[in-house]
Amino acid sequence: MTALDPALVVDWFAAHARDLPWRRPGFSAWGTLVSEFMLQQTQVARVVPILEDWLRRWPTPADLAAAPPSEVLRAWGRLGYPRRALALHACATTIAEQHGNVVPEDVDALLALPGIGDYTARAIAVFAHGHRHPVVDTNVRRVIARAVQGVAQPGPPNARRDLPAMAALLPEDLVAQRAFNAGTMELGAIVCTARAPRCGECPLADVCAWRLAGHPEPDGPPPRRQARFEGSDRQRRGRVMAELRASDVPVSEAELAQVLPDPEGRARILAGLERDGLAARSEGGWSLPL
DNA sequence: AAATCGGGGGG
DNA sequence: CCCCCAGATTT
Repeated sequence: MTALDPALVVDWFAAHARDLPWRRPGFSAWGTLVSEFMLQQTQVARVVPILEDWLRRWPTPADLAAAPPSEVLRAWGRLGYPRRALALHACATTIAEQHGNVVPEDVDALLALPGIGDYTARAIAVFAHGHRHPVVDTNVRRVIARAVQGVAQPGPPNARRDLPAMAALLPEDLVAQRAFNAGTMELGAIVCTARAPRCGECPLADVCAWRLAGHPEPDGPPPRRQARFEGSDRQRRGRVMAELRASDVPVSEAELAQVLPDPEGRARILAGLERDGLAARSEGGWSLPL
């Protein structure tokens, strides 16, 4: 494994970074936190418009904390995984009440907040506050797997290995490490993509261990195939949530039956949503939680 | 370690 | 059609 000159990534990023809201000068730490919640498993292009509406409406944690969950879930719209919206709301409440309405800077303090894990905590510490930490998302894991380890795909996510691997590459300089973190992510997002990497446009092409080895195929057992979405409980949950978001009054069991005809499946889905705090029984039917 | 959790983009 | 996506949490 060669060292991999961080300047290759930093210089490429300076020239090719996409113009995204969270890269605007003066973008708030709160805005960065909100963007990171929305970006957990949802693509950039879908996040941007919702994020801008969201920050206009709730410019600080206390503003969001004061809103009812029903409105938070409506504003979340179709971003997916609506439990993230509830976690973000809870996160805002904790920041408003326990951190003086200021987004914490320490990774440990961030990790203690709901909905924030290894990636998000470090992303906020680095991008919102300029601290030095390895930021490892799926893009970074893929770039390291290829450029450094010489394999087509990273192994399963494991912070015990992934964080030190990125830390070993991270420049000491505070400005450079931030650009290296962001640049490595960006490289994985738009050049070193999972499906069809654009090695011809890659600043690491000449030093990439995977390319130099002749792009060997993935080894080991193939990953378990993702379950079908069509006909899944996830699709059913999504349909119920869409109905609840669209109605100002409780949605009757009969109305829900038009979306989920099977009584047994309907009961299972509603019980799950209720347990997750995403739906509430009310007089005459089901509603978003107030 | 594996399952669960939405919904859509793009090869 | 199928894989992938700026992951976190629970089992």
